[in-house]
Amino acid sequence: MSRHPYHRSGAALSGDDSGCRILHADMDAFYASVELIDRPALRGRPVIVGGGGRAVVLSASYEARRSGIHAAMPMSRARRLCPEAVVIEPDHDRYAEVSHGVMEVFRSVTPLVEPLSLDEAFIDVSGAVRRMGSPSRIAALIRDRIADEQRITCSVGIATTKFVAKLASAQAKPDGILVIPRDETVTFLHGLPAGALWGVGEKTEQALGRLGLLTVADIAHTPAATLRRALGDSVGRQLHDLSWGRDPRPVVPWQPEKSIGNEETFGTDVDDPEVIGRELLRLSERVAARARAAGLIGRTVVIKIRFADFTTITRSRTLSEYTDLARVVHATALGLYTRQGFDRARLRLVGVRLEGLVEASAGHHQLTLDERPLGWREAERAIDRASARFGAGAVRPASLVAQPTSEEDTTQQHPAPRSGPARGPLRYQAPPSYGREWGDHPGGIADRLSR
DNA sequence: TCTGGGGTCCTATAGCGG
DNA sequence: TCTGCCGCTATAGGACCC
Repeated sequence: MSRHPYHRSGAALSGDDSGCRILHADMDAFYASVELIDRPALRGRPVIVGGGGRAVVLSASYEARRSGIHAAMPMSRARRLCPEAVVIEPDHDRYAEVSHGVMEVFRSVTPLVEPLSLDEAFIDVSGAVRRMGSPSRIAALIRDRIADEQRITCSVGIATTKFVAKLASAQAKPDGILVIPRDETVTFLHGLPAGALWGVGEKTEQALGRLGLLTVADIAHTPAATLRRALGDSVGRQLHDLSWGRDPRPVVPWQPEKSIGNEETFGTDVDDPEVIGRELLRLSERVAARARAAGLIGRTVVIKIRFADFTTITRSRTLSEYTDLARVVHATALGLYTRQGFDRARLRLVGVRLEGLVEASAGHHQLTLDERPLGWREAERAIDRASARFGAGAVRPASLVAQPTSEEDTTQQHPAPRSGPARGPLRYQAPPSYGREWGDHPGGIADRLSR
């Protein structure tokens, strides 16, 4: 595959990377590229990765992008724009697997790797240049190894700060390297539109436009106080700093998770409180299982409701005790939902999130008066072990077990159950194929797997 | 044209205790 | 006792990022 070292910008051609210790590496059209590894016959054709129904485009090959398709575009529109495109359902496990290989390449250079998502990371090469050569040389090495080992291409930006390195990798795409030398940073930045700045999305760009600020240079030459008044203290200050290339943020290899959430858009809008209650239960199950898997407990439960007209609200409650139990998360979520009295409003989406996370080992959990020593905690941990052995969903609350009929399949990937109470006590039960022994009774799964 | 799902951070507001 | 101020916490919403 072709390489375009130092392409495009005049600044890059000088290639003076001394002092440029931050790399930003970004896989090119990551999901689509991974799909092409296993389907080489599709190379050169427009490929879109995304789901059906109300899904959006997750990734598009560069051939598809030429038709105007981009990530986050509704799939329905993408199909219209490019009817000949090959549409592929996303396979997140596969992307995670390739991502792991990519991150390993980065970490073979230095432990100072800060992943931003599955397909991109900042790399601080300060400690690696004596051993491995200049930042440009390290970047070339990384790109070669990823191409050889993972069979995908990536672009790398090299600069003195994270923010500029990220802009550089975007400019280098696809399959390129771009160095922004220290003394050319401001010139590079000032040639960009305001929307290129980190933190400038649609709304902020509009606000800047109303002030007549269309480029990064415009922002740089506006007094910081004016920006702070117009955009708020934090955003105003940040944009002014970034416009002059000031970005002191270090590369941080690990940061604690602050919240865990799951949400789901219904295939068609739903107004049945029973269906919504069951969905809240399913989401609570997933959230709590993820918290337990991560060894985290949380104290604030947030529900998110999106109405048919797309207006979105959140409601939250902070508990007196930390929890990682689906039973507690669900009861709280359901309480928040029913308290609103939505009266059969048509909902497009519901979500559940657990915030205020701390390490479970930190000892924040206290037994409440009605909590048995071998109770729900052990039952849910046993379910985790069953899921690990027999697959996710091997054991589920009884109200989620029954098979749906097609017309009741209201969600995109996860069928809503046919019947069963959405509220009341949670009873865990295995699907019929697992037999009676997998129930939640003494001697059943909770008991046996906790031994 | 009809808008996913996972997050983080910031701001405003309100209540509370000192 | 009342009022104002301050800091803290909880809550809700919004913007943004990938």
